[in-house]
Amino acid sequence: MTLFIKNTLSGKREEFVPIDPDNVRVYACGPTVYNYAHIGNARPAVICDLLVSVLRLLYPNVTYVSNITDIDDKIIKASNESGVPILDLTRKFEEIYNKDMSMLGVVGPDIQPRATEHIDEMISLVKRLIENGSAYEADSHVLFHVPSYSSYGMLSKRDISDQVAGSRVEVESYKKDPSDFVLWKPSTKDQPGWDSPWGFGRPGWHLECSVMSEKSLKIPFDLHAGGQDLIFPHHENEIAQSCGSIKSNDPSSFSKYWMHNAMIRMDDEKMSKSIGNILYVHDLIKKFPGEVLRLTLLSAHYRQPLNWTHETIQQSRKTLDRMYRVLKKAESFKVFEVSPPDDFMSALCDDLNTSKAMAVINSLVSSLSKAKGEDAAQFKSLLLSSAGVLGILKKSPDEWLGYSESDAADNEEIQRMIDARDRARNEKDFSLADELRDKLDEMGVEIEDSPEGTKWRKRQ
RNA sequence: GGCGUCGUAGCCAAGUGGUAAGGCAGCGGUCUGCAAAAUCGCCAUCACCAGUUCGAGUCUGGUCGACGCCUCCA
Repeated sequence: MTLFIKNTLSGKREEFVPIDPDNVRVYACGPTVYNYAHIGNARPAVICDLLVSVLRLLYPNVTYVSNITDIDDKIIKASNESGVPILDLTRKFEEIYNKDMSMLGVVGPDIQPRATEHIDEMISLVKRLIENGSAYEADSHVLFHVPSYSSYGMLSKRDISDQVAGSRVEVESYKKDPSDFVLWKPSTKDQPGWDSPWGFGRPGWHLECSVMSEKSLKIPFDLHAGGQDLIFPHHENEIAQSCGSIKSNDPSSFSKYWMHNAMIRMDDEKMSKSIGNILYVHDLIKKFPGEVLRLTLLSAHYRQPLNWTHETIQQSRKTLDRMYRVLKKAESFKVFEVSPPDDFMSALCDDLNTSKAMAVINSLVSSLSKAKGEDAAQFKSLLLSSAGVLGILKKSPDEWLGYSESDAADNEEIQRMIDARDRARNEKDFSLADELRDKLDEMGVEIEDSPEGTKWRKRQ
């Protein structure tokens, strides 16, 4: 099956043709670790995770790299404000990030390089750029000279000349061109820094991704992913640096394809500190199962803005509840190894059309619900293998539905009430039975009468 | 001001020229003592206008509206 993706570089939907089919290489910009990851940070991680799992079904080898940016002015600021040493701070949030993402079912990259462990490589990249005339030293800074790279603006589709004119950025006097950007900047004694040919200093933004992608994947690699807000200037500058270092004016000599996910909105508002509507994965995960959050993130196409509301989360929860209920019913059927159905895969291969893929899953769920015997085993297997690609339905139905809640003291009480209700029903004392059901309902216990007896679960 | 994206039912959301997927909610039926669950059925002409075409949600132009980037940002 052929994968098609919308390539930001061309602006078109393109067939994905790997540079080396024996090793597909993907890079995604990882987090700057100075705080908890918010739900917006999780979107690219989940999308990329899905992309990689699709690629793995199509190609024998996939190398997925996503970095940790652990040197940055925001980190310095956070460290100063909290009094926590930089290394402690960055390691702490790196660990939390990885844990939070794994709660969302993210498998994670094969390689997760840290910026601070690639300073030597950064310095040598800067050296190369100076030597070949792409960069220059000025006022203790090293700057990339944008006019030296003629394809600048190709990714973001902007013309720098009219960008700068309307821009509100103050142009530093030492810049040869207003659009030149920093590769290396000086650090004071109390700022983190490294010795370099240009003095004690630290790397500018952008540099780490160029260096770490080249080191771990070699350039050109196949695909670079990230949020839409990174297109400019971050990714544009990465291209300029990396292509500049080999004096190529073809942006695809860095990465052949570029994928960008749209932003998440909070109740139709931009997520921002000033509005105070930032939702951290760390907190969300306490309120909602990871699969609910993951499914919500996958409920809209990755290039569409996703409006994060209580309602959309509840919908995902209901969807999963139904799926697990059907799986519970089909518990006795053996699952065997199957590939996901073609219509499911072709949906995902169509630029990760998760909505369409979910439609296939829904139809498998309803087929399973109605099926008997061998058919049921077949549908169940197809359902679980498809859901596996999306990273959902990984729990046992009992665990999900809460049938096996082991809050012993509570359970005994609930069971006693259910038994009493059953007795009342047998004696046709329906008003007592209903009264008991209402009481249970108030306690957050949902009951279902079935031929096998009365089942109950705690409402989530 | 420049560049880009988007506007599909009450809500979420697919649809890259051939006659509107899927889900949630709602309504009606079956099942149930009643519920719940399950199951069956019903529920849109695609912001607006003008074009291209045998045919347009899908292409072109315009209008209105929403949003993103241009400055740290997934």
